[in-house]
Amino acid sequence: MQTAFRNDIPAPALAPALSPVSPLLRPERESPTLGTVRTFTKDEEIFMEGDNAAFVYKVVSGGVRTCKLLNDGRRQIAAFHLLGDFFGIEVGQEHRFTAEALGDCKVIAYRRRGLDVLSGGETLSEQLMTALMRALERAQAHMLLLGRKSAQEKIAAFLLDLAEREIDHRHIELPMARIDVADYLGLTIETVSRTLTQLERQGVIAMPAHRRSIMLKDKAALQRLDA
Amino acid sequence: MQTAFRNDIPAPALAPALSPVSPLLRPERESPTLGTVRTFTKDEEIFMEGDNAAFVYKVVSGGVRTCKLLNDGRRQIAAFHLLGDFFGIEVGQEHRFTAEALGDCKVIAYRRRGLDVLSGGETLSEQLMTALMRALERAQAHMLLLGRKSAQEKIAAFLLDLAEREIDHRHIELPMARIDVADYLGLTIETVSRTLTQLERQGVIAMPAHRRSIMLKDKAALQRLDA
DNA sequence: CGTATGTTTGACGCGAATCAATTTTCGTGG
DNA sequence: CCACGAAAATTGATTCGCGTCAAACATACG
Repeated sequence: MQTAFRNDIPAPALAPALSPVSPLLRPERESPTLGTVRTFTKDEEIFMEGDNAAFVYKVVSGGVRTCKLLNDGRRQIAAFHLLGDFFGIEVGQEHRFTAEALGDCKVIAYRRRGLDVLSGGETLSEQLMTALMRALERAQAHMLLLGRKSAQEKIAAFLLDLAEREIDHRHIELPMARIDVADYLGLTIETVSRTLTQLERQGVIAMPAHRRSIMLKDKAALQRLDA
Repeated sequence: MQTAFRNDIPAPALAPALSPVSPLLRPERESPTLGTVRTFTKDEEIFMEGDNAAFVYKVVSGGVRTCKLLNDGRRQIAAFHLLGDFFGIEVGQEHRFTAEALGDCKVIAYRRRGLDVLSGGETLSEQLMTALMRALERAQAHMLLLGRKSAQEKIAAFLLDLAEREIDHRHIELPMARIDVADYLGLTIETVSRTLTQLERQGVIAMPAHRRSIMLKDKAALQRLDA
């Protein structure tokens, strides 16, 4: 299905000096060429999760995989990038996933600039660009959840994520029904319900009678579950 | 985890008339206000997959779910959007997923302009914006695959997707190993291998001895499998 | 109240994972 | 070119997590 960042357009033309380039991602100006070609061999790492995201990449030959890992080694590949595809675009300072060569391959690395402009953009289009990248980060994290996590791990991650958005980080008011939780986590309502009562019996969470709010009694336990 | 398009920034300030707004997504200029508030009740549809993507939305109160459906009703929610989150950003003319209210809620609708500028942008930043949105679309489709499809359906979708990228749309040269396919589709190598030989026995595909290339003998059968 | 809707609980079955073994492919050096 | 060992892919037997089916229970609402 997905080989993201698909893009058949040839290497970008040099923008006229005063063209309205978005401040978010600007080509290197000092360099007469817009990017540097780099070569990799099979399974070689192009960048790792946590690396400084100084470059944006485009595949020239061969293929690349971008993936996320759980601490026990389970892996979810978010996308394959083939000829012409971009990868490594980030909202923040660092890469949120690892990129490795599928086989021998060549990529162009474009230097990024003005990254910090991203936080707190004021125009609608800047906000949208930021929202878009955040959404993509979240989508990648969610793919890891959907593809590689157990029911317990999914629920734990979900609760921790929701709690982050509450004023009191230990108390959740669920704004959605069980069926929505199930369809979000790739489970059934029965499994969602069973897993919640299981966590309740273990004393990790507590739920009042109407079951629409959840108290996180043992956040550390949830974090342990969230592989 | 994921409640995509997270954005705590207040409503965007009106950009100065000549600020370098990206041509991709531009606020309505004719209107003195930047958006229109709309109210929805529980399960009410905000927009549907296929609708014209004339607006971009932001949650003001309550919550929204964006989801994709398979023809038999299986559903995958890509994200929940709560206070301050944007949703409905699209690369093309139409929405790629459905948005519905989780409960009573209010959203601001920002009118979009200059959408067609998207195709064939020439500067690097325009290409990146396009790549970013394409990647998000693909990530959403992949979430549906990971969360709701069977092994056969996953493999079928994967083969059809790869075939699209080949010169001959009926012949695939796999650039990656089985383990990569497995980690992309949320399966094990054993299941990938078994499913491929199963499809081969059914006469849907054919593989030579070295098993690195695949001929699609019955594309229609694959499309039927790809729910 | 009574009906509809949402949630929980239980019994059972199936699809995919796990465990294990074999076969094939491929890289390396004789 | 062939022999060897390592890595990749396939195949089989078995297990198990989660889905399915079904029913009871709770909550919301007219």
